[in-house]
Amino acid sequence: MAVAILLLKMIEFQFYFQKLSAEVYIGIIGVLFTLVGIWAGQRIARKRKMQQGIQQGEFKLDEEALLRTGISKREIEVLEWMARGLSNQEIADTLFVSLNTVKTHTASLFLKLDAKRRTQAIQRAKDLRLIP
Amino acid sequence: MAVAILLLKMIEFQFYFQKLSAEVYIGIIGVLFTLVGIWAGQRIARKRKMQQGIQQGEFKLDEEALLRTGISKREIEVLEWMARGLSNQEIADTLFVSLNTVKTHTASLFLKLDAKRRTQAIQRAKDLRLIP
DNA sequence: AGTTGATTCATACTTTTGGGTGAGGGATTG
DNA sequence: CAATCCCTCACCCAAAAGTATGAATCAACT
Repeated sequence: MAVAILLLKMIEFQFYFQKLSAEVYIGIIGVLFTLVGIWAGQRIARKRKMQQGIQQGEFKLDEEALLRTGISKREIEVLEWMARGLSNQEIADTLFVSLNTVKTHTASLFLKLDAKRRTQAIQRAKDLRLIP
Repeated sequence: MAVAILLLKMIEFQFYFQKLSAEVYIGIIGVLFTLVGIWAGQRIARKRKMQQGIQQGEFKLDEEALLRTGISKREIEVLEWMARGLSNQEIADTLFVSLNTVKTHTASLFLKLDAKRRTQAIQRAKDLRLIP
């Protein structure tokens, strides 16, 4: 901006001493400031895009879908491990519960996600943005 | 742009008949064209982003990973249906082969993807960009 | 012509997963 | 305090998935 003003003064100088017409002078100013504006506009847009980019990269759980399906916290935990490829027994070990407990959770999940298999449940959950 | 020039003419009119100083006139022009520039710059940025967005959304198979793992075309097919949540029997029906054939393909996939379960295989395949 | 790899299928067996049901304890809420 | 929901666990049975091995066919490459 400072550079622009400086240039403006120089042009103004020429305006008085070299008798450039007012129209040319105005035109130069217009072009100059338009360019400055374009530059500023792109900077603003880029900054906005960066902020959006971070949000896109991160996963945000869809709370609305959670309530709609009625899936509990524990069930989401099981779902997450399931999606990572763990077996029921492995999930049971990581969550410190019995295999039967994990089975009940998965059965409940299949019901709430309208899935017949764990692979299907994972697919549905991703569509509903319950897991990344 | 046309509107801007029109405004300019109006201001020019006032310049001559209301004796505004040249500095104020120049300032108004500068601000006006800066705003026009910002508007144009953001439009350009938005258009660029849209084009990028389309490319991001599309899936591109990682050929290199395919060769590295040595997974065949048929196996990829099985993998894709598997990831969509189909059972082995359902995959067999859609590909018009027997259940046993699908089992051999899946077994081969687990070996090549270093997975113990289908859920794990799907996860690995997504990481390797073999499936979307 | 022989080798190799992909695809297909089979049989037999084990493990995992899923379905159904019941039930006890804990937290919350009307 | 009764009702409800969540979490926990158990048992049984059926279905699906996974493991191991062998084998036939076919296309491509040497």
